[in-house]
Formats: sequence, structure tokens, C-alpha cells
Amino acid sequence: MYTISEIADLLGVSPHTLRYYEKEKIVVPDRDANGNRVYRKEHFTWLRFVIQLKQTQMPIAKIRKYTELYLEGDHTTTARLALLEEHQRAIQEQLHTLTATEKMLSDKIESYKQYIARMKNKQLT
Amino acid sequence: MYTISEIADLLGVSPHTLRYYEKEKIVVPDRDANGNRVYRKEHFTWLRFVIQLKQTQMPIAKIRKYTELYLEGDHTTTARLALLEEHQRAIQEQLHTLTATEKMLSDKIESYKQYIARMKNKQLT
DNA sequence: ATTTGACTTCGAGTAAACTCTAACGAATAT
DNA sequence: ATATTCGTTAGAGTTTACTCGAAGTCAAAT
Repeated sequence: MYTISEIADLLGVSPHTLRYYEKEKIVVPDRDANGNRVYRKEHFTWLRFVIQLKQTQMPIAKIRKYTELYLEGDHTTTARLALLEEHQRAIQEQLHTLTATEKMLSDKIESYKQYIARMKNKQLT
Repeated sequence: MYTISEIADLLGVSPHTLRYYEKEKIVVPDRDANGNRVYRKEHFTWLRFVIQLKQTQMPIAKIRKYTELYLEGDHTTTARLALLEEHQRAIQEQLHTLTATEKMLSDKIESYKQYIARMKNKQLT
């Protein structure tokens, strides 16, 4: 049982963001007698999942789609599977690009270091 | 020597985007007698580099910063190196997150597949 | 001579994902 | 009893990176 700011702290997001996710119907918490939001373990788990998808560039709209399918029940498993596989492919492409760029950068960084070392030497002579 | 639409085609971006990059002082092409943009080999090379940084989530502002330093000349090599190293770290973090998420997803995908297979079996009985 | 097509500028418009503001209510602290 | 703290809402504002539209120029094709 968490308040909005507690769960925000736990997840490293702002309460504003959590209200936004609620408006987008991605995670709709319970309410207490005063109308305050109450997040439970399952909300926490779902939010953690959502944030992980977000960190890997899945757009909010697709996350909402997946959430809708999940809430619709068992007959949407095939659709959900397709969505996850699509995102898996997106991730694999990103891994590709990032790996290539990392190589390019470490080469460039190496050249820069050598250039700087050469300049330092010159100064000492 | 390329026109704006030629280089846009070569790089897979729109002429609009190239004009925007010029406004942001990331790549400023030459002009011909009619005032039309003329991109040369070096502009192409720089744009390809910029696009690769963009694909790995470097914000336009940082790309512009790097470009400025580059244009300022040799005495900015240390600053440029620092910038590249910072982005390299960002990439390594992304690789981490993506790898972890890819594992998470392939597990989830596996469960979904098994669940669907189980349902199919049931139907056959 | 005029139409076509590609270019130009400047400024406005768009989409995504927040992020903030203002005005209010309830519970706790002094 | 009052001040503070934390929550609420609806709606407006912000940032990033484009993306588009309108009005105009210029050279080549018909």
C-alpha cells in the first residue's frame, strides 16, 4: 500500500508523471476514503514493467495498447505476443545501432587521446 | 556536390530536416549563385556522423555543442573528447538496459508461446 | 511565352511526454 | 485554533525535434 509520492520515490518518477499515466489509462490505482490514490503491489509491478518498456523507447501509445489487451483478458494473448515480438525486434535494431556507434566512438576517442598526447609531448620538447 | 533533395535522399531524411539542422547550426552548406544550398562531401560526412549520434539518443543541443567546439579549432580537443566520452557512457548504459529488457522480453514471449500452445492442445482434445 | 519543378524564406503548426499552476480539501503538528 | 503538509482536479504551458504552408524566385522544357 503506497501513496503517490511513495511509489514515485520507489520508481524514480514524479507524482505528476504517475497522474499522467493514470490519465493515459496505463496504471489506474485504487482510491481511499478521502479520494487519495492508493497504489498496491500489482500497480508497482506493472509500473516497473512500463518504465522498462519506456526506457527502451516503446511509445506510451503502444504501452497503453498492450495494457488494454491485458485488461481485456485471455483471448488477447496472441495479439499481446505479437506486440511484444515487435518490440523485441525494435530492441534488437537498437542494439545493433548502439553497438556500431559505440565502436565508432571508441575509435574516435582513441584518436583524440593520441592527438592530445602528441601535443603534450611537443610542449615538453 | 549535392542539392538539398539529393543529400536528403542519400541520408534518408527530409529536406525540411536539413534546413532545420542548418538553422540549428549543425550543418551549414554552401550556396550557389542562385542562393540554393550546395552540400559537399564534407557536409555529407558530417551529416552521417550527426545522424548516427541522433540514432543513439544524443540530443540536438549536444550535437550542436560538439559542432561548435569542432569549428573553434584545435584548442577544443580536450572538451570534445570529454563530450564523446560522456556519450559513450550514455550508450553503454543504454546497451545495459536494452540487453536486460531483451532478456525479460524473450522470457515473457516464451511463456506466451507456451500458453498459446497449451490452449491449442486443449481445443484439440 | 508560359508552364513546370525545384528551390528559397519565415513563421506557424504538430506530436509526444511530460511538467506545472491554481484553487481547493483533509489530516497532522504546534 | 491555526499553520503546515500532502493530497486532489482541470487545464495550461514547456521542450524537443521536426514538419508544414504560403508566397516568392529561378531555370529549363514545351
